[in-house]
Amino acid sequence: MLENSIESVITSSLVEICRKYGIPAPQVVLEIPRDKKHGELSCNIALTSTRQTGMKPRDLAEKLSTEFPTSKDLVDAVIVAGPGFLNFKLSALYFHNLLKDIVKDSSCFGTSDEGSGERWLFEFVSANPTGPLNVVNARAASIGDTLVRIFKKRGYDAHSEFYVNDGGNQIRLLGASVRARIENVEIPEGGYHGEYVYEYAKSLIKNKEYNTELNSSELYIYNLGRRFAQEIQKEHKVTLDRFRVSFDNWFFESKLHILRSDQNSPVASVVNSLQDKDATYESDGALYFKAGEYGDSKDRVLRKSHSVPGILDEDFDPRQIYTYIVPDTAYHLDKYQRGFIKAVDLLGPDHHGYIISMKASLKALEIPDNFYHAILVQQVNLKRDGEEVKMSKRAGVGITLDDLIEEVGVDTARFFFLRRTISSHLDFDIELAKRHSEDNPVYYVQYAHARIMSILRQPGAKDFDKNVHLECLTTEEELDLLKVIARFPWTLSSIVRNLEPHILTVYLIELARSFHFFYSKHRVITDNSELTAARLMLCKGTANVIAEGLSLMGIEAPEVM
RNA sequence: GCCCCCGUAGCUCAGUUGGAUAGAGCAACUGAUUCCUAAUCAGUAGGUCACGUGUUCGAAUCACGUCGGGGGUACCA
Repeated sequence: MLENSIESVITSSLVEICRKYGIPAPQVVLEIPRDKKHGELSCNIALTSTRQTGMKPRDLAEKLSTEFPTSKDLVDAVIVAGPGFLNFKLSALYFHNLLKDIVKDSSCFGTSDEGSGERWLFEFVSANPTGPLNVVNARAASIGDTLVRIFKKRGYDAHSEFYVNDGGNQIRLLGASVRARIENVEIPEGGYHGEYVYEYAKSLIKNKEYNTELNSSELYIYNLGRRFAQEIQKEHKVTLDRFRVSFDNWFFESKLHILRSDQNSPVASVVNSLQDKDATYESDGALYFKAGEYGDSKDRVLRKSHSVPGILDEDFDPRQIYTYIVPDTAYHLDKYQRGFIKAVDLLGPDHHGYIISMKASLKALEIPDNFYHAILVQQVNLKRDGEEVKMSKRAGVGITLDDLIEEVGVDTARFFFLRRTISSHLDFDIELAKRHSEDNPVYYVQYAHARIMSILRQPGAKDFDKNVHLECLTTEEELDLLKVIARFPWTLSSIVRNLEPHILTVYLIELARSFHFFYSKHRVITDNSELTAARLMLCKGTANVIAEGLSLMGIEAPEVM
């Protein structure tokens, strides 16, 4: 079953009627009323279009409602309410058919082709390979991975990518930090103090992989950094696999500096293109990009006036010549040339100045404005029983993603990271998350699933899917549960529209609540075999939606708890 | 200075491109288990949606301003 959403069916009927009254189609939008007394769907078109029609909202609503085609398997009734809302009451048959479909094939429920195969690229985490992944990376990983899964389900050709900054000054500093550890001298300013650097240094000595002859050579130090960075990057992949996040592609920055057949590197050709478009000028020995003309607050340096003194030259590492703007622009140009129509970047909270610069350079290269979409993933305040835990990768004190997985587990961590809107600062209390208690919503949702599985294991639970009379489901609790289930596709669609996966956690908690409530009021397995069959199907449908929803977040749905 | 995010119940937060009587969880208090998992459920209580002005049929939501909290403002990436 490919869901041809009820909303689109209702909307198109409504649009047709509205056309008679001169109301343009895009204005017809359905929403789910907060209060269930107002039906399952509602439309405020009569209120919003008073100007175009010159009619009183109430009068227009009456006309629309009488002209709307009702049917037994879709919309039972259209009711005019309040100042002029159109409330749609969906038929029992609609819900029954829906439930049967869900039980037959759970993975299809919520699947849609609304994305029309659009190619979207989600870039996230993209942590520098200079230290272990931290909690902000973990938050971005949870969000990005979940978005990709949901976008795929909604018919987008969605891809995930990790951008690896495998060069530049930071890599040199990483090498210098390793050397400092081995030589037991002071770690350079801006270097890396973490324990992992020390561990790596020790392993080099142990395996006799450190050359004391060459150790003062800048080239040697740089390569030391590169080698270590490669190790760290592999560790990132291992950690992310543990976190159930896999990337379709790992894009290495170094690739952008390699000469192509036209004897230009992607980086160099970005500079050339900008120069061709007269978007640059020289000043004080540096090459500037006229970012100010493209929306940035000021012009930006593209090519530095000098490389880091006495250290590296362009042949050795081109990143000593160009600022980050050049390779990053080349990278996004590459995304565009690969045929993506949208590049979504999940960035850390310290990157917001960067967004305007990036938009400016892409604009100068005549890439459409809406191609690049940056989302700032706000910071994570890690706590332990209410006390702040400070994070600092470079200082080497702090909690890594590996620590977090170890302590609270993947399911809990992912759920917590997905609970809040992306733009809000997130408090993550490790001790709270560890508690297997009512504080912890992951267990609440998972428990609902396990409970259903337990019911389905009962001896009386066999053959529930034959000759089902879903009309037996008549109590308020049963009908409410059914309606919550039916909202799943709408929930996913809303996540796609808003790029906000937390909506799914809110939904699943509500679904679990509806189930627990139903469960506490009614027995599923009773003497009445028809009723039992209908309730078993309702349970199975609920379990399927919970499992599918959790799986979209990379979280397991346990059979037993 | 400029830019971004946030401000909703004691705490942590939802609030569906502006909609109908602003909602959950935790904490507090009261109650529910002879019966499919009590990791559950029910009830009570808790609000000047930071503040002000504006926009309109209608504002927690939009605009402007003020206050408060956090972050950012590199020839680092």
